[in-house]
Amino acid sequence: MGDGTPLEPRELRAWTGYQRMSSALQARLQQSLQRDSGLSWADYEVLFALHSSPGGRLRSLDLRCALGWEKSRLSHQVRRMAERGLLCREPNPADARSAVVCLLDRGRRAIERAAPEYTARLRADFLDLLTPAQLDALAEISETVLAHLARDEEELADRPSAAPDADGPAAAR
Amino acid sequence: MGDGTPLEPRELRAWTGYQRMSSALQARLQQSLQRDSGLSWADYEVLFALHSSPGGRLRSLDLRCALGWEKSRLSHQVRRMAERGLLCREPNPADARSAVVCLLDRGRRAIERAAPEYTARLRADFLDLLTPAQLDALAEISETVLAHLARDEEELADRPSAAPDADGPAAAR
DNA sequence: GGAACTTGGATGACCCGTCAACTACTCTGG
DNA sequence: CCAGAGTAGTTGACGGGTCATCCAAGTTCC
Repeated sequence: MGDGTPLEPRELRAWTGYQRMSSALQARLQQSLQRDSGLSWADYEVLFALHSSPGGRLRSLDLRCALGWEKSRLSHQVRRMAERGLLCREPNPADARSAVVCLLDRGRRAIERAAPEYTARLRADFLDLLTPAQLDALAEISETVLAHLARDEEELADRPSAAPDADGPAAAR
Repeated sequence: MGDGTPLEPRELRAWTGYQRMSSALQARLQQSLQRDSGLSWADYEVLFALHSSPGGRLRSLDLRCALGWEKSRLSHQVRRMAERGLLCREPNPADARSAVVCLLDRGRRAIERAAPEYTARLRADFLDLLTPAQLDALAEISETVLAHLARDEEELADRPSAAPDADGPAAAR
């Protein structure tokens, strides 16, 4: 699984660089979104997903898949956004367990106003700085890592049980 | 500053890929760190920085620079970690405003136990999946973006004032 | 020396996200 | 039909992070 010796120069450069870029970029985008539109990144993603869906309606489950979020995260987020009048929850006649989230006017206006600015910022602070080759390289890296993580998660889920403790926390070393 | 039209396929692929990788990787690393060592990523970074410093002591300010954190963030984090007995704050005789953060035994043990496992995970879930060329490409991308963000921030700080509202939140579109 | 400014840090309020229950509905096999 | 298993979502507690504000100690300049 990779050894635990300290990182080599090449690894270190890539990792610290990536890490710093990642947090700086995230902070920057979140700030401008909040400042310019009064939306958090989480708000934006939810609104964007809803807005891209016909009728601005989406089952909670589909929304969760689209965003790749945990269910409690979505639940909290939707509650907060509903309190602000950006969207609302409706029961789903087809399956009483699930619910449908739907965009309200206020939410639609918010996303339609925020999207161009956000996209422009994303380009200015990130996409436009990179060559097409770099964009492709980044996409490939991401896909490689995501494929690995997904495969890994699958294995973790398949494992009947027991395993979680096999080489657990305070194990000998 | 980059326009606000929707993302092109190449941009979209790079951006969504990057974004998903970024959050998935972060989640994964944080989870295993928490599970295996009872440390959050923030804990880890603080302890690691302190541990890399001679005597396990660092002025708050230096620690903040090393981590690239906001001052209130470090303040909260240090308080929480002090409550858990991982480190402690001491006054700095040279400048009564500032403080020195120093690693306690409990903290030293924690980081020494966590580091190899964390590094191994980082390799297994990220570094080892990429070719040397990809590592270099990622480093270059990161450095490009970071340089841009840093330059940008500088400009923002230099601007006498006024600007923050120039093309403000609810501006016409 | 003292007013004005700067700097290092602490604090409280508030949002975000995770985890661990818990509820309520649906499905499946006897 | 009913017991159990699985699924969708909610909730509360808690750690994490940001922002605005405050405070105390230094610095500058007259």
